[in-house]
Amino acid sequence: MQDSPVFNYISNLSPIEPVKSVHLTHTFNSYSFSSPPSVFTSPHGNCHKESRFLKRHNLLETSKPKVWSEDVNSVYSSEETLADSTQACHESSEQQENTAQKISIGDASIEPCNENPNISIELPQVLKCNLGSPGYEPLLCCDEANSLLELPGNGKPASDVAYVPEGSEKDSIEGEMHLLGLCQIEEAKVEGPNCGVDSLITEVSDLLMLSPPNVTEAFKGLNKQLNPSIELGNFMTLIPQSATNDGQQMHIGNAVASGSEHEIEDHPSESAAATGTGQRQDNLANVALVASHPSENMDNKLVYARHRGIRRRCLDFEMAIVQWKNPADNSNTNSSTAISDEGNVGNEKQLLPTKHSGDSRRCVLPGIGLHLNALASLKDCKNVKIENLSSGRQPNLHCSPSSVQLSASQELQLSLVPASSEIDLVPSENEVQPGEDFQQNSPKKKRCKLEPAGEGESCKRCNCKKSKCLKLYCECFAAGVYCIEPCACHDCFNKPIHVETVLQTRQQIESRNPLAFAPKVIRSSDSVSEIGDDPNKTPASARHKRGCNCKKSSCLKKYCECYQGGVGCSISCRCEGCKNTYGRKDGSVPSGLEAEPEEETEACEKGVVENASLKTETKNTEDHPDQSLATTPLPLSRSLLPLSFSSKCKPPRSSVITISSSGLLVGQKLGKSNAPWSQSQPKCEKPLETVPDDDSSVTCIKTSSPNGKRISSPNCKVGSSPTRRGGRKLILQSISSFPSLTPHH
DNA sequence: GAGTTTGAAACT
DNA sequence: CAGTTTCAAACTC
Repeated sequence: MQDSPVFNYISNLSPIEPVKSVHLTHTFNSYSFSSPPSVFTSPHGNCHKESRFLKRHNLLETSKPKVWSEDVNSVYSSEETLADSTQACHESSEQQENTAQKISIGDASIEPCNENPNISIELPQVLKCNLGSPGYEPLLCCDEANSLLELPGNGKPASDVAYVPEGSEKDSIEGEMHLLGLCQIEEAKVEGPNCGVDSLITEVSDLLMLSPPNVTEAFKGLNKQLNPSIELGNFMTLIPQSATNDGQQMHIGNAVASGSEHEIEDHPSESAAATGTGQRQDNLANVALVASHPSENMDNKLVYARHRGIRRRCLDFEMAIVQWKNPADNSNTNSSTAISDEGNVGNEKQLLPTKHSGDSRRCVLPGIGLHLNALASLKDCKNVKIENLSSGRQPNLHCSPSSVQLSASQELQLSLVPASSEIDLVPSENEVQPGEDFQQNSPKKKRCKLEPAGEGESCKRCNCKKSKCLKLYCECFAAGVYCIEPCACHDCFNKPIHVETVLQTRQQIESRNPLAFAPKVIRSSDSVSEIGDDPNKTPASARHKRGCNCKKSSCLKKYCECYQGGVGCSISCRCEGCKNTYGRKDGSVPSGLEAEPEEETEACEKGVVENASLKTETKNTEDHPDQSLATTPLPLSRSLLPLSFSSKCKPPRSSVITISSSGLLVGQKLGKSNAPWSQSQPKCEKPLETVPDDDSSVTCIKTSSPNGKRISSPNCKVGSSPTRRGGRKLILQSISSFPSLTPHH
């Protein structure tokens, strides 16, 4: 190859590139996590991760299908292509469009041939790391988190910016699209304008790089002045243009190409217009915004930037609510009012793209980062109003609350959700806005019991008195989320302002028990395969990570973590007098399964998250639950925390998720298992694995334990949850298979 | 809402 | 690793 003219040409290219590479590297490094699981290292993991992202996109899209114009097709197609390529990893319900462009995931070398080959390699890894661990790695994350927090109004740290010199042929040269996804979640303390509440901001940045469809074109571009350098503020990703300069650019998320960033931010309206040009709602949505640059001709250029640039923030529930309350305003105004924006996140507002993007953002950004609590809230809200939603007005660009705040893992799950479901998610105007509920909730309210149905649980907040919310006693902390206003905790340190403390503590706990933040209930991917489409089946492998130790509750109360998680007890349990309705330790299935709470079945928020994370992680976990640990600490929690969300991302593993269209995709706290009984959450959990389409189907979900015991899920109750009703069952395979440690190539 | 029960988490 | 203590959720009244 060295002898080839092309190579020479590239080699002769300006030295500029190293800089770029440096930036990129730097950026990625920032994302790197202190102790990524071995899994993360594997290239396969990338694939999975990417797939996740893709799905996220899908989710977003689904959530906001209408926003996108057809113009975006190229981009969209690109992603789809990616999705396709990644499909090995997971199945997506997405439609696949014809795409001229070829996208390779995972292999990408971000930089052109000239550049350090290492980069290409590194990026994928980075992705892995980042993506891999939704949870946060305190150490690694800290920096970013801090930086993020500190971000000026621009919110784009120079360090983060990936700079690509103009005319860098390399980019153009790349014939493949490289998709890199970085997810970072940060928390920021934000006060909602209305709420004045600390909000958790989760930032997920994904970096996607797309290269021109084919090298040939790229070369053309080389001769020409290829794309101008693209600067991505924090997040920017460069995308080489096609041979023609006029290629259209697509901006996804925050990414700005060719300095368009400012334009977008500064002129949201423009971007909005651009988006208005027509974009497909398809998979890209997720992030956000895919906006064609209005000013530019849209041809080949694709700019896919999602890096830090795209910040997704998990706003506190309240924040979300605020937006919810004013969805119309937002939509109408076209303001990109991301939740954060509205939330008065001064710094981050900037990040918000144009309306278009803004819209997407709204949907996307909020969705991306999810504060577990927020999720819970959202869940609750959603759950509460889910029905309403279904009846509700059409999906606007506005993100439904659910869409709004999603953790990465959640996103993944969301992505799974069919577009149709989106509609459901969209709150109706008439609907009671969940936000209201939350807002109404006084911080003091420990728990949202707004909804008797059990959705109140989704609102769970901690009530810690002595632990300072820095121990696993604290549900918030255990879930990897910051405490928020609704919490009734005292002397709480589990707040963004104490991020360092939180991270340190977390790290400490993890050092003691790597699985401490891992989901307590593990469902193996295998189970998925077992289940297949049969809603009645639940993964046999589903079980509590460590097993319970109940003495007096007979595993029939939520004291029992197994029961709480909606799973049967297993041999690993040391319980006495086990009568777990989901499955007894001895493997017998209690006849009383029916007793299960009604609401369980509904949503699966929790379950979703968990599942997602688990799924990604777990394949191994089934057989080797402990292993999963290494790979996946808390997906959700991490995502929630400022930390690098990827750190805990579990290595992608094959996983299948079933989601009800009702869509409560939003997962709640990971830490908590999917308890069927838990109204809001529990519903989710089960749904994930087995989401009954109809009540009847739901009625009995059986899970076989590893031991072969069959467990009927609490869901058995029919019709208990409204959410279920409309629920459509989706089985998604987020990840084809557990990534091998060996390099993907 | 206060008090009790429970079992996980933390500690020794 | 076992026993004890601490803790906060779950539960009861």
